[in-house]
Amino acid sequence: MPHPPPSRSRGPKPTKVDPGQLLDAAQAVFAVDGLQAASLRAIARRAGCDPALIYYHFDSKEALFKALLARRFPAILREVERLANPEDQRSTPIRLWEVLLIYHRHLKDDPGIRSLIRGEIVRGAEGLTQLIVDQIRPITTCIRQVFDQGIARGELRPDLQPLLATFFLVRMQIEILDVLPAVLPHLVGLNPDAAIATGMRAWLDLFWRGVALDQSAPLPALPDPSVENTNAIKEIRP
Amino acid sequence: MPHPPPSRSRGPKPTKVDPGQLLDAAQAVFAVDGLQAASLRAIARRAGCDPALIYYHFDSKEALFKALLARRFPAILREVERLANPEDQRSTPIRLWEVLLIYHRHLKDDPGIRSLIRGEIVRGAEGLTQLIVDQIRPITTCIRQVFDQGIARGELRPDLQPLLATFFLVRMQIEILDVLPAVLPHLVGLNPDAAIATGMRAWLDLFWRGVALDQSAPLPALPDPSVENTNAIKEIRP
DNA sequence: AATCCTATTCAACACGTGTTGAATAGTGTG
DNA sequence: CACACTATTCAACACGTGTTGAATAGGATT
Repeated sequence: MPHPPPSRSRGPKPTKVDPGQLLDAAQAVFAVDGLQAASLRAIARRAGCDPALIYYHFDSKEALFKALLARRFPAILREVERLANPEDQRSTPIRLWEVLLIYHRHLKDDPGIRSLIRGEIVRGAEGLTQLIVDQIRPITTCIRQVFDQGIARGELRPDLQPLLATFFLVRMQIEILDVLPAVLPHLVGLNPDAAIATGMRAWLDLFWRGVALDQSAPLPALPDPSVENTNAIKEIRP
Repeated sequence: MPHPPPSRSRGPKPTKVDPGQLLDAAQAVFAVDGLQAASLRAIARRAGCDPALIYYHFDSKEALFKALLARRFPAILREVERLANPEDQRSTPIRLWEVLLIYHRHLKDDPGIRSLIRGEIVRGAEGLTQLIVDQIRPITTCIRQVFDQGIARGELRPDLQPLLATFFLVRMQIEILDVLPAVLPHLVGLNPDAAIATGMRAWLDLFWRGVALDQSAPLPALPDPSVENTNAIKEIRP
């Protein structure tokens, strides 16, 4: 159906939908539908403009998506870089918990980016994958350094494979963000946020026992993950 | 483009594409493209028939997919049920390894089903999700029993949460099947199969240290995952 | 006032999709 | 042979998609 007349089309405003707002709308729609299923018309509808306007600001749907990634990943990288500073003297479990918190903060409210990262990596759509790899690799490299430092400090098993350890830690965190809030509430009486918090704690507990050199050393007290809610998309379905 | 004439359309054969062959073709196409992106025309092309024939055997695309699930999951359940038999006296790590092997055998060559399980669960498409949950829950329940038995036998930490332990074990195995063969070959000199085998071993090693009561007990020798190749789809792209 | 430029919309194209109704080939049965 | 029945194809519909070219509104500049 074309625009119902109540909507005030043909806006009398001089300039009212900048690329930033388009990216916001795109992020919200990609988040729900994924890259392939999300339509430019849906994005435009959400931004309150015509689909053709997207082509004024971006070259294509793919370019729009790339711009989205380029806007999001550097913030994550910056935090992880600070964390990987070798002069950071906090204990390794605390730093690993910090990794989980960073992922939680930045990806919790954006299942679209999570599924896209994943889907495109698995499927191997050439251009996109290369871009994603370019954005992700520096991040995982930093995390890997935390493992290296933990081994050097004698807190982690020396036979640990930092590459795989990074993979296990991060991938399961994404799984926790993705699947636990959808599944756990059906099985036990938890709301989605509590499911994530419980899952994160249980996961680091198990992971830590797996990687620690001194396995009798218990996990220190961990701060609460559910407070900090930056980057949240307010409403998912409009 | 419509059928090029070289293809022998209008076959003189009496009955030559049964529902089973359609399911085979559907599985292969879903495996590459996923539920949403896979087209009935692609499935029909692979099966060597007209798209309309699909509607003679199945009510809709969704019904075709449901039939696919119904054909695949019971086989997994049967194996896992046998594994969860409380009279199985093998050690718990061996049985957990067996869980990984079962998933490896049945899901290794079918990224479509993995991504579908995952995607539909996360997205919450009502009908499909319910069906998937109905098929999956009995499987995870059996695995959970293995954990319960391990705790009762004093091989696992008594404070273990079997539900989350099951989630961690299985989800990471799916991640290993999905992501490692796509990523690891780029980082280290491994072929995809070796990446999976290495990842599985490293994962159980870490997981076992996390869940075991006696953490000094090492992992026993594990059989090789890469030999047994049932249910393999021979060629992915035709 | 005339011109230029940027932001925006409109209408359309070419295509791929799931789906359907009518038609047809081929076999088994009366 | 004629009939019924099953398996199969053909052609089409209605729709949603990414994309584009022409047109236009509105302010800034000359």
